[in-house]
Amino acid sequence: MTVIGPIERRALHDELAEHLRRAIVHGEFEPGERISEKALCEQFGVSRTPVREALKILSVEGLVQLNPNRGASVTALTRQDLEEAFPVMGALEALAGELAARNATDAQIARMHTLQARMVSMHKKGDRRGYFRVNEEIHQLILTAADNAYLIRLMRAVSAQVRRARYHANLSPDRWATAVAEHEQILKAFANRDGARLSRLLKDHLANKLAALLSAMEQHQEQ
Amino acid sequence: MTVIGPIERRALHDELAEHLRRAIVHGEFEPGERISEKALCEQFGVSRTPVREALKILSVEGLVQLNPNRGASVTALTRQDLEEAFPVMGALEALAGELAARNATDAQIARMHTLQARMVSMHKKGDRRGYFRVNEEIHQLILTAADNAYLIRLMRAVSAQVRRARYHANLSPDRWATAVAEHEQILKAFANRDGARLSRLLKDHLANKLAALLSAMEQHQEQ
DNA sequence: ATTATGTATTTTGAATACAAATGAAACCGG
DNA sequence: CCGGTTTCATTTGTATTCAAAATACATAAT
Repeated sequence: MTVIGPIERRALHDELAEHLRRAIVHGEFEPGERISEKALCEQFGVSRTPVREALKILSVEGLVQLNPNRGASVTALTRQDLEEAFPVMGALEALAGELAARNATDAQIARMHTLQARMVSMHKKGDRRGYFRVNEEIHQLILTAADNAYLIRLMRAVSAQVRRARYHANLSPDRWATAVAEHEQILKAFANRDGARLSRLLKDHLANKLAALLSAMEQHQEQ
Repeated sequence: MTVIGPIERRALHDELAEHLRRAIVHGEFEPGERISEKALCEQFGVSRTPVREALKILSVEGLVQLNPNRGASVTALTRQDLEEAFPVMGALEALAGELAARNATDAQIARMHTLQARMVSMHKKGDRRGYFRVNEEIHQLILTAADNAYLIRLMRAVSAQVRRARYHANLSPDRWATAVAEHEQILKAFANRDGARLSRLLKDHLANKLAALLSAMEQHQEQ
């Protein structure tokens, strides 16, 4: 049972931002789609002020684009955007790995073993959604283990873009198997606290993910 | 005479955010200082709506902290904050260097030579402010040469934190000389398009800067 | 028929107004 | 004097209103 704490009263604009963020990441808005303030107001049943504030937040995070006097639109996910975002994410994950190898607790390493096992089982079952969830948990764990609040804050915005891309392109069975294998290596480096190797693996993992995504997008376009 | 182009009309909240950002980076607000919306309104002669939107922006960028129902305050600059932010900046600069070495145009390399010469002259003259300006131009040039819009966008927020720290702690003559020497190496690696080396140099350069800053802060505290 | 121009409608931008929460001072019983 | 409660002023949060800009539409001219 959890200890009693102060009940949290979040600001409206904050909740709105979260809802929208989630919706965009989950592909409930098409990339490039216009966002009407009025529509959001009606959908959420609030006035325009908090909606506008939420849009400003998402704009800084890079999920929406604000055109003066012309409203907001969901940022596009062009090939170039991905090619630019992934190396950045890769550099940050590499740093996270380096720090995590240094700072992780034994409990965190143990948890990583658990997650890896669950990931393999999800792959065996062919449960894509479950796999994604575990995958995110693993990357989250590495970030937590890195124990750098600033890095965590920054990565949240960046990873939103990356997760968004994943929702828009299904990974091939081939790539899926490779990814699981890569994660096996990542786990080992993490358990051995081999920062340099973990760092390299994470960077490469992300680079491979980008390549897979791009080819998936390519195919999707040709349909 | 310049060609006629579209006259740019920026949004009010955007200009406000820029003013505030600059003010915070330049130390015109004490870290931790409360920011009253009303005060800003009066100072800028605008209503609260755009001010609030600007504060939301700066909050995402990490320059101000928003406490629900309790207003905004300039984020503190604790030792821990710096120790967390600098490695992140280091990783991003390293990436920028890697990309810049690959993508820089000859013109950009030429410009780097010019800037380096100017930096040395500023150092000789003992012009701190001028040195800072050139220094920022150099790092900006590397970023531009990297030619990654996503990285540029992200670094703007991060570098604001770092620049802010510099305004709060004067660097020692010793460190200054070392920094200029480091930049000499950076220039060489850049000119030779040696990405791996440039990457390492930039990361180390930032790590050294952090160390210098921390010791400067230490001394300042003891005064 | 097509382009240009003027008008209406819609949408965004900013200011004001109102409601809720916070913090501090006054008050009161012990 | 002290702890607690109760105003009350101040500040933030949200809604509403007013103004400006952009889009859509209709009309007119070539």
